[in-house]
Amino acid sequence: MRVRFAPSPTGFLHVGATRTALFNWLAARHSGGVFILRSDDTDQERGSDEFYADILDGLNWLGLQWDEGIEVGGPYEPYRQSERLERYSEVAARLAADEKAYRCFCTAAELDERRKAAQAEGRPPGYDGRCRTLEPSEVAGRLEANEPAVLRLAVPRPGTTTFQDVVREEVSFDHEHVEDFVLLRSDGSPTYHLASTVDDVDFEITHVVRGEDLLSSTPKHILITEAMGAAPPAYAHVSLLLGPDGRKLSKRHGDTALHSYRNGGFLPEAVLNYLGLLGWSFGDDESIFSTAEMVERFELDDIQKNPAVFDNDKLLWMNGVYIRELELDDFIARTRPLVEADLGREFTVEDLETYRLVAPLIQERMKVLTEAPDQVRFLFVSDVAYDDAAWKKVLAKPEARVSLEGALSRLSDLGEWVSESIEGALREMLAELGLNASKGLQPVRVAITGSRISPPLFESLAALGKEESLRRLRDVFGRL
RNA sequence: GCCCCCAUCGUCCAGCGGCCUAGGACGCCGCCCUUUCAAGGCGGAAACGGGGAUUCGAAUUCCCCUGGGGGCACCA
Repeated sequence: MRVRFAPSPTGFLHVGATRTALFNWLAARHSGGVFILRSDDTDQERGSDEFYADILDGLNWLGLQWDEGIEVGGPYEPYRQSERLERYSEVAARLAADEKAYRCFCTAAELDERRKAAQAEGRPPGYDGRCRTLEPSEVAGRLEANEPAVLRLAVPRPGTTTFQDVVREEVSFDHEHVEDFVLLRSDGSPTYHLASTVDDVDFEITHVVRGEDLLSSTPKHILITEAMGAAPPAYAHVSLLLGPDGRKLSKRHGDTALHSYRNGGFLPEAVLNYLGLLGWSFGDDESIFSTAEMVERFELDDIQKNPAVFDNDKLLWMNGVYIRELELDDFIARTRPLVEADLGREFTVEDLETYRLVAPLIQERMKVLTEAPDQVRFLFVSDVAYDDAAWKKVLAKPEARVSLEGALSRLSDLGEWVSESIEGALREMLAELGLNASKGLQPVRVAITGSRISPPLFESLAALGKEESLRRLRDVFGRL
């Protein structure tokens, strides 16, 4: 099995395209085949190096290693269409010579007008084929006179193209609805249909796994392949990813670029797992599974036919699951840079010790890694930012003074500053003052962390250290 | 307008003629745990779009309707 992912560097790597890449990769790995990465960069206008790099970065981040293709090379290089232009011209010339393609001199304006007229009359809007019957001598003459011309495929008429799609089974198109489409533009450059198809033939692709948006272009690709005298590959058209509104997922739905998930604190394993669940399932009612397990079970023909809505909440949940599964050291290694960036400084040895104490606590309560700074900031800054609402709802209450005073006296006398002893001291305080845990402890939490929401209190105090904890309690008490 | 594809809880999947009074996951609701927030545990509400046909029997097969999606470029 030889499959390919052939993005066009005209935009950032999109999650929908990423899922297509994943399915290609899975199919290759499952079958022991070859996964090829090709760059469909015939569009000089919109393509850019930035997009190209973004695509490579994204695939690398996810670990979707390709065996052959751009950057890594291979027996069929080059794998960038912009470097294969001669080959497309060669194929086009050959098709023209074999009379499987012909020159068309119709101008864009003429075509547009006829298309509109056809549509208005309810006829298929495609090219009407009028240049197909031009005399060879006339064609030669107009070419000689440098009249602009495109090359079109002479689609067999009447006719039908039928193929067995791996996910959709039999699909059929009457050629009445397949126009004599353009192979070569008037400047001699190849269209997507030509370039992509020639590459699939040349690279000996066995299975074309791509988005459903290309389903209706497939007869064109099969026709080109046959005109080249080659056998078409198997096609597997994967349904599209939809936004919450049920429309094709696009920029308008917000973060659709893969890199925004990476930057947003998502783990590659979680993204892979989630994407794998969109249109495919592990079976056994399991929704959490490793990439290796996916490879073991993946089959192209198990892919779901209907489009899937991308559910951010479920991805978020899943990412939380993966975060909790991280080894502590790994978790620290991934979140430390985020915290340091937030603080605007690197961790000191003491900072790292402090962070090691709270890391396991925050690890349990995060959905994305980028939440880390907010959760631990109070430990590393000297001027805590007090949340207005928290101050009003907790510290402004009469019992706050009582509880802070009690905590202050109990904690000042504490010898060993660890969470167990701190808890013991504060519980004694609660009993003595007759306060319940909520009333008695929340003021301490707010005084220490600045917020009503924080990691567990006793551990937080332990991590903060005795001196600084007492300083904050005293400071807040003084301000009441 | 024309062509193609699709159709199970709000969402993602399971189901491939009887095991279905339709199962799991996210989300939602309730309870428990609990110093907050999470996490975790337990429970709950929630779907086979409609109509025909085949069959002893249809979520599962066929047809029509409806609905949704995609495509109709000298873009990819």
